[in-house]
Amino acid sequence: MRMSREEKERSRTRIVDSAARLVRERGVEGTGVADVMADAGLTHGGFYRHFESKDALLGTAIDEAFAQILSRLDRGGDDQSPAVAAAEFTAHYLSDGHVRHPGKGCPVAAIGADVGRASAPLKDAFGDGVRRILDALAAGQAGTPRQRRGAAARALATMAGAVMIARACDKATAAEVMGAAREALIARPRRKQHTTS
Amino acid sequence: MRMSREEKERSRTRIVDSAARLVRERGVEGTGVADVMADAGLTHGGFYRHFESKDALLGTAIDEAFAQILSRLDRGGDDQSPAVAAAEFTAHYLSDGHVRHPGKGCPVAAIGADVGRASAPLKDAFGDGVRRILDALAAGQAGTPRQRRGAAARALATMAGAVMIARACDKATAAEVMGAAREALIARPRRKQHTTS
DNA sequence: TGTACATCAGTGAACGCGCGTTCACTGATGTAC
DNA sequence: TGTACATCAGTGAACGCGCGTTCACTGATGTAC
Repeated sequence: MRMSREEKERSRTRIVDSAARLVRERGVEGTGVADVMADAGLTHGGFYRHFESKDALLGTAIDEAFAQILSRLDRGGDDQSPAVAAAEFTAHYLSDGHVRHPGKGCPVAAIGADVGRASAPLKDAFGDGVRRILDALAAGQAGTPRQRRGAAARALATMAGAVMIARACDKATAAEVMGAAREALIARPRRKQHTTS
Repeated sequence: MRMSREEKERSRTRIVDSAARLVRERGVEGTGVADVMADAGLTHGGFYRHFESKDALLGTAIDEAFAQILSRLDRGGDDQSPAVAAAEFTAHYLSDGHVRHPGKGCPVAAIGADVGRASAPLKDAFGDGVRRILDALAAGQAGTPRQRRGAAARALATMAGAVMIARACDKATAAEVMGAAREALIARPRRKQHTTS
């Protein structure tokens, strides 16, 4: 039953992808090794050929989850300006789809509270991801470097808090909080015809 | 070994207080029935004389946790204006002490992500608490009712997100995010002598 | 008010169950010659 | 290039362990008369 090196690499990729989704859907403690392996189409016994422990897997899964959402922001390098990339990232972050599908969304909103109580390696992976988001978001802000960093940090805190609250509350409260976050962070498109009173 | 009715009531209070602290420190899944009972000075076997299930306890614990932090905001009714109460609440929320002591702090930052994946009763208790915070915070804002609600929702999202991120990251990133939230939400005290350039 | 009995708060052992991890095994892959 | 052997990815059973929950029991409290 030994698989080739490429096939092992593909297995590992599937395991990490499954873990990156499941940890955002079910949390750090709610994600089991057997669940991840089954989701990847494997049995749990082979897990330790790929990772030293559940914690090591989750660290890699957090890296992967941040990489997934950062791919939206880092596209700004070539064909988009950083400001447009940041605006599109913000609009997507505050969309109802993001609230409804944590498994494809931002780890900060999905597992931020979990990581606050987790092991040091998970916090390190999480902190790295947060810093990368702040860097990319800051590049899309206006003002001095200090103002950009501040605006980016404020935006991430507001977005992650709003999405987290929206997922934990009834629909009406969720809509209220998401709407307030959108008003604060999304520049309203100008109306075609507008007469100042 | 039967206890009097008053003593049972005291036991229940201790159980709820322990649960309200532990759930904020360890999360929904990390808080065990036996842990809570031991923390309350009891053995785990007697738990079901007080609550039907772990979930029922956690619902009550969430209510209690919100009541604890709302006592800071509701004091505004008699001797404080709502605006002062909201400002003091905000300053405390964004303090380093709050980041360091989740067990005495806001459930939104501590277990918001957990509740997003929890049972309907826990979401109901959480949603009630969020709504009560928004009501009290809105009373301290300026503007039309709609503007007040918006400012309150934006403030809660930013505060909860910032504290959650600060707990999950390294000190430098934590300080950056907390500082940005303070700048956004805390009116700076005027300097004694200030000459406009 | 006193007495006899029912109730029940709390104890500590036990129950299934699911979890992270280990292990013997299989057989295809990789490698040394 | 071909062959013999070592390696090891994946399987499925098993391991401790901790969890939520149940249970028989104790003895003080509550209650009916």
